[in-house]
Amino acid sequence: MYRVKSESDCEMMLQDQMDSPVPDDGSSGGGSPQRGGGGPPLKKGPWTSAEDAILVDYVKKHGEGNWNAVQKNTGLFRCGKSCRLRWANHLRPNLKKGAFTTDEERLIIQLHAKMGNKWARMAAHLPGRTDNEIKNYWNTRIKRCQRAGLPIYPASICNQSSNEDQQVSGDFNCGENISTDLLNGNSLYLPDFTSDNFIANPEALPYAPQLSAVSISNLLGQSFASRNCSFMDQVDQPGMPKQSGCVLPALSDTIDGVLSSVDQFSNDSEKLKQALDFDYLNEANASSKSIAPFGVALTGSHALLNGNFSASRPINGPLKMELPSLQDTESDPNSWLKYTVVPAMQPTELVDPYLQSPTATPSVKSECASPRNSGLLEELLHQAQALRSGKNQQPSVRSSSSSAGTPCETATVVSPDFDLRQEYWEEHPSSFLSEYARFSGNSFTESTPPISATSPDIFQLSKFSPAQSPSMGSGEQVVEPKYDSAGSPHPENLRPDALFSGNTADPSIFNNAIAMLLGNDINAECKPVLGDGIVLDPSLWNNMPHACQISEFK
DNA sequence: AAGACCAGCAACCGCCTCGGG
DNA sequence: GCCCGAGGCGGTTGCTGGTCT
Repeated sequence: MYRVKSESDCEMMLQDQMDSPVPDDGSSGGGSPQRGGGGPPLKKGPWTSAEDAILVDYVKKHGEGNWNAVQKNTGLFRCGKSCRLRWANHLRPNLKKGAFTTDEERLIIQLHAKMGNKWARMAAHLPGRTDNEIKNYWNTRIKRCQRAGLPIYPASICNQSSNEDQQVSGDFNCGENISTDLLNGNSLYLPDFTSDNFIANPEALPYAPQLSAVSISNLLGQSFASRNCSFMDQVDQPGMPKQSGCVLPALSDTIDGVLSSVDQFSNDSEKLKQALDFDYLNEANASSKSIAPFGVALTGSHALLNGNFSASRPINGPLKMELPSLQDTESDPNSWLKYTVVPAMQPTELVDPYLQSPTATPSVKSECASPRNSGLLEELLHQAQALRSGKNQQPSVRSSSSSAGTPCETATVVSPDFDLRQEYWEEHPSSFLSEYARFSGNSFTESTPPISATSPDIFQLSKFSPAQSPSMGSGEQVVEPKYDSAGSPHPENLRPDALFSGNTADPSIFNNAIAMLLGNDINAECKPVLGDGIVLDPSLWNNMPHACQISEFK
């Protein structure tokens, strides 16, 4: 903010301006100074009270409009645009000053959910408030939410928005309403990793619900800047295998996300077509923002609506996702990640120039890549979809982050008492943010204990014989795992399909293995999916040749 | 106490739309 | 139909004051 030091300074500046044919240009702000028809350069920078008085006087006499005439008629060395802005934002009567009230805040959130960054339209619904004010408020709010790891849109807002969209979709005549599908309240608390996962989860694309262009662009724009979350925040946790700690939760997360999406789309394939044809193409053609592929993918993640979509690192400039060196697959040929991003084209065969290209696919990887495109996951998802289409039961995606032991736990914004905070958050968004920032040290993540303390060592899986499997029948054959000369498990043993070696082909063994691999959460919550009747083809692991050759086990 | 950092906000810039000539 | 100017809009910049270290 340009603040004038004192009234006397103001007067002096104005006097200087009047006296001198070349007034002080304010020295602030860049760009080429506009000139008034060959006259002296126009002044920039803060307005003085004297200038304000001149402008107010002019408007009183001549009314608003014809702003370029202000300079001619008053001697103000300000361009018309500057005058208009000053009048609109500061001088016009009935302007409300001071902080936004709680009601206003809620209204802004609601309006933004409907309109996106249409500040002027939003201002029309907030008497006395200017678009600039709202914009500044929102931008500040975004930052605070991101720091606190909070959803940008409280669930109640989204639900309300959703309902209103259905009832009065033409209310604001913007045609940019967030998809109702995306506004399911219970989906709003997906932890960040869900969206992370979706970034690099082409398989999820077919189930992506429809999301309007504004929703994608605005929300992504906001959310990409989020520094909240990250798998990579944890990979350095002592005792955690670097890559593996990431991969498996992502797998479970992927399942969650897809199941959720399948719920929405299993009965409406036409909707899918519309979503892909309309949303992406519309966005890609009409906008240079080039985020549509993510947008389409992300629409499968309700976390998007929370503004909790986040890359694990801030993304600056064009949307660009780069792996930290830690996950540079070039440096670690055994990394599972190397095989997680086989550049299989997304269903729509759409490639965003910023985000991905067939030749630069690794740069698109989520930092918590899952073995997508490996075949196994694809199959798993496919089967999950089939199963889900027959059941209308949605697993709790929230709890996947609240159970102890999920390696991606710290990525979530959900904590056991989140519901309580949620109430307060919805009622007093600003107070909540400040209070939470104060108590939390700005981040849920930072207060979350290391995973290694609570998570079961899923990589001990290979040390289990099937007989040790809790659900293993007594008559089933025990397959002894292989160990190397040092007594370490042979990498081959780490493959779930190792459990199928020998004559045993009991699918339950494999399912249990998957459940173990996915951790407690998925084991408990996706039991209907993984536990009952799904037979995963173990040969699919062959598509991930080095999947289990994690360096820690060499 | 001083410097660093950050949040808030006013103002600027560039692009777009619209209307008049 | 084209050109041009005015106004509107959204994104960005950069200054100020408060807080933290």
